[in-house]
Amino acid sequence: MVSRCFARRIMNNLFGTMQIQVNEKLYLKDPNSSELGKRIVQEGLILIDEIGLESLTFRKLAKRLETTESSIYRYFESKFKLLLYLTSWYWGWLEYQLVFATTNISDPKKRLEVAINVLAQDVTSEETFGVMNVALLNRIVISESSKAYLTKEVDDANKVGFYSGYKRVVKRVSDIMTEANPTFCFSHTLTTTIIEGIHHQKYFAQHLPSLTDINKKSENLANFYTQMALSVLDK
Amino acid sequence: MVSRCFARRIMNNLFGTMQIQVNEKLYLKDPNSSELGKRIVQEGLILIDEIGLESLTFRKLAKRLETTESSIYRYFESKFKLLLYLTSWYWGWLEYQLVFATTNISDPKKRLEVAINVLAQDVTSEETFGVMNVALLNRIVISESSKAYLTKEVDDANKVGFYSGYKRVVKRVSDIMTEANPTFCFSHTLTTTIIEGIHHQKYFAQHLPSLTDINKKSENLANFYTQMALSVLDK
DNA sequence: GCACATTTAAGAGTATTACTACTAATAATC
DNA sequence: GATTATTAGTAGTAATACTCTTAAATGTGC
Repeated sequence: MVSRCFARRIMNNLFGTMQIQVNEKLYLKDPNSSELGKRIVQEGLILIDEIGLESLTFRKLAKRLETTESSIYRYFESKFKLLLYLTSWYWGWLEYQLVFATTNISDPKKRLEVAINVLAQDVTSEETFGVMNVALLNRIVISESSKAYLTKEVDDANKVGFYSGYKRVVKRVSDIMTEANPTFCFSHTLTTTIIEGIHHQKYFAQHLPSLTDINKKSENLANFYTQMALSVLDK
Repeated sequence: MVSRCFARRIMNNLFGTMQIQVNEKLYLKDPNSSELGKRIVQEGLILIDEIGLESLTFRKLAKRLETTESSIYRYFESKFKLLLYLTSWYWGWLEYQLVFATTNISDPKKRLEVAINVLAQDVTSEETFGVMNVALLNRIVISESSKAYLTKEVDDANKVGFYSGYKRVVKRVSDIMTEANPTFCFSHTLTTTIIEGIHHQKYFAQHLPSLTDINKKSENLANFYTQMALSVLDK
């Protein structure tokens, strides 16, 4: 536990000097380049968490920021792009978490277990990373991120690379699986099944408990999917 | 193959005299009670498939039906309720498919395999059931159904039973798993992981192929999830 | 066959939302 | 200190979500 806290501190220091990169086409003006931009992202996160993406309007966000709609439109073309910005940032952040957590573990099966633990981790405690409240962001990713690709614009968005962050995370986990069992040829399917599964189970635990066996604390979640992955890879 | 076609014919005849029931609170006026109501559902399906739920408006639907917005509002309170109506109907239909396909199979593992095949089936060929174009409906369920519960209204909707159709399907599959292995205590989690997984993999195969190992014909899909379920249950 | 009640759909509106063009204020550079 | 960019605010328009009222059609009893 001590070593983990130590690692976290080192990471935070490291992170203090670096930034998560997101696709530049996601914004009209870099939200990190101004005070207002940062507040748009910060408060946007809070407002989406409070009222949901459907009810979010730039007018409401503007009111909260004591600015105007048009000022927000200078940064983001639409609330859809804002969502894509937030989720892309999340996948970038998660990739770092994955890399740090899995380096120096030689056994691929152990590495897979650690990776799934990172995917299923509860980002509690008002953990922040720059302007990003990661705990809030994690909640939004669970309930809203699939709307980022379940849209008629998916093919255009894919072409310009809006999903590359998610793809990189999937590739990393998928590569660990292939290392654990080189003959296994469903590593991408298994990885996305686990990632989306984790999101769904956490959501169901909160809102539709009869659809899951996981409790609100999601205690067995990582365990279940680790066991699942290992059994499938063993076959 | 002959016997399967025969079974399908018997089912269709049976279905001809019966109706899929959906929660009455989902509509203001039963769409089955009038010509316009039926056309709203029928063309609503087509329009959602064409332009997506986000772009659907009752005005556009009204234009297509050569009627007015307010007439549509007499049947459905909102497009969200229309989506819930459509998805509820789908789960009702799927439950029948499940029941017919799995009766008279004594081995629970075999029954589970058949059930997963039903869940993963490709509803092609302009298969219709009353006014419902099931092939279209299946496509919409894949890309839009999760929006029916990924909403801030989820708890209210759940209280009045809007998700009971989905829950019944999950319970049926889950019960088969428990029969196959009575000590297994993650049957709901495994079932929803498979159902949502099937939807995601089919969607990814069409739009984000690097996130899946399934091809556009989804040939190995049922196989993969059957193997997965059996390995997890065997542990 | 006609009065009356009910059902059905259309018309006409309001409030909100998404988005844009233009203008004023501020900061940066020469 | 003048000029030029940058930034944010004002004031719109068009589309959307939703409601209230009215007209037409249908059905029912006598």
